[in-house]
Amino acid sequence: MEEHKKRILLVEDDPNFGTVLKDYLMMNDYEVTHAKNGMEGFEKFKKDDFDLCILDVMMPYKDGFTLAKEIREKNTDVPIIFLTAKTMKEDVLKGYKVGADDYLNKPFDSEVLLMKIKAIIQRKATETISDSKQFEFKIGRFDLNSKLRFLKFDGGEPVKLSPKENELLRLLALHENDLMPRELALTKIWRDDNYFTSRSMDVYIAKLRKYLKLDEKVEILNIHGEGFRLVINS
Amino acid sequence: MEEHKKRILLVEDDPNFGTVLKDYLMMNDYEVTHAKNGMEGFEKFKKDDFDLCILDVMMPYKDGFTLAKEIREKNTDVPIIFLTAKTMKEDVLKGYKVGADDYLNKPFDSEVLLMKIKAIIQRKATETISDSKQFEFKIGRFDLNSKLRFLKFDGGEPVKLSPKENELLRLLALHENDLMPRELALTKIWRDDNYFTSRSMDVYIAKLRKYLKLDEKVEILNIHGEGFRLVINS
DNA sequence: ATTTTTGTTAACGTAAGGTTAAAACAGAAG
DNA sequence: CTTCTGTTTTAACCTTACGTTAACAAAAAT
Repeated sequence: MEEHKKRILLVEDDPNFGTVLKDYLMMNDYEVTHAKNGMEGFEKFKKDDFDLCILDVMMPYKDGFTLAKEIREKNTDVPIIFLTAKTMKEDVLKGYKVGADDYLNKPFDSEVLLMKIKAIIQRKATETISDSKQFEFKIGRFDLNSKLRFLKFDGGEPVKLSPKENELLRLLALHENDLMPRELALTKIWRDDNYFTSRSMDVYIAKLRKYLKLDEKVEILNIHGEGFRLVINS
Repeated sequence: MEEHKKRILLVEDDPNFGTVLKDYLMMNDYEVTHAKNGMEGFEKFKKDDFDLCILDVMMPYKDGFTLAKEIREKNTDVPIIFLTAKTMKEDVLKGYKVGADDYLNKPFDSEVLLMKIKAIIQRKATETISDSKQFEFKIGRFDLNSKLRFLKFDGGEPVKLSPKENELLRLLALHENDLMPRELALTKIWRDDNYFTSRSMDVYIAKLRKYLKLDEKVEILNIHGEGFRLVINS
């Protein structure tokens, strides 16, 4: 059972603090990429796969939140920890909205940081097994390519899907014949769960049903109050 | 629109602080059960299903960690948040070891607590429940799929069940051939035990009997004043 | 015999979902 | 900066699903 060292992207503009933190993490058996600002952070993020991102909030040019949003567009799963100055409650709240997994007040206790990292990475590890990177699906007579965002019927002309259509259909396909809970789609795709996002999702379900009508064996069933179910009848 | 309000078990011995916190959480649309000490907390935990536990660390008789361990023995999944009196690093680390999802230092900002609760509950919702065994029952010639909420007769067309129908039949099935006490269904499903919920339950028993009529070997018997019994005759 | 509990059906009110269209938004192009 | 285009959200209206309650009948207990 070979394991690779966990990779951490550290984005921190203070060179002293950044270096110290990097060294400390490396001493604790993590592989650390240190970026000095948001721009550089995003570049490095795109180039590599990380198990965790640690972002300073206060940075010139591109702050931690903006960076987090960009990262989230590329990858909805990677855990993010924010580093904020002690008193900034606003930061904390904003961070959670962007989908942070945790935050830490500076200055913080390094042992606590380690524990958090361990806890978060372990948490993700257990989740990730179920929805492993899968981007191509056979749905009855359809082919969904979730990476290129298109849907083909009987190998014919591909139809382009919008980002939301695509994500939603992908989630449904991942749970084929099984319940795909409303909540799951709302938190994973819309990152918020309220009346309007929920209605928005219903609109997308209608759109998907329209696409899928071509194959009468494929349907999206509703389970009242729970979610939806993509079934392929034989 | 939510099927049920999220349920929080709050274990906090300081009556003032506990009550204030409970009220605040209730104002924010959570259902809160407040226990005044570890012992009581564990009793209440066993009686009910909670989406989250908030445990004070410093409590007489049974501290938060001990309680957490007991809770973990019963349930490995339920998220736990600790409240620690000061910035006790020891507590924090110990908390993570027991499987805490987060911790908060008292006094803390209530808005931050709310965000954490939301984030943690959402995170848990993400983890897919794939214990199919617990949700599938064979009842005579019927198959009950309690997760997808349908009932099939002889492998034919599935009939959809409403949430209450489903939960009630599931409870009966769990006690197959045995007494399923009225009170149990009322507290577990209706979460209230009064004249009206009790009549409502009777209505659902009637509905279930109608479904189950297809197999004359299956019946729901009443035990006067006690409850019901799902029997499968051979 | 009378009260209490249960069986059953129907009606009602509310909430959730289906669908379409228009408004709002965002990014690209002019 | 404005216009165009594709995308997403909001609004509106309608249908279906669900749960409670009421009413009355039947059974069981007292």
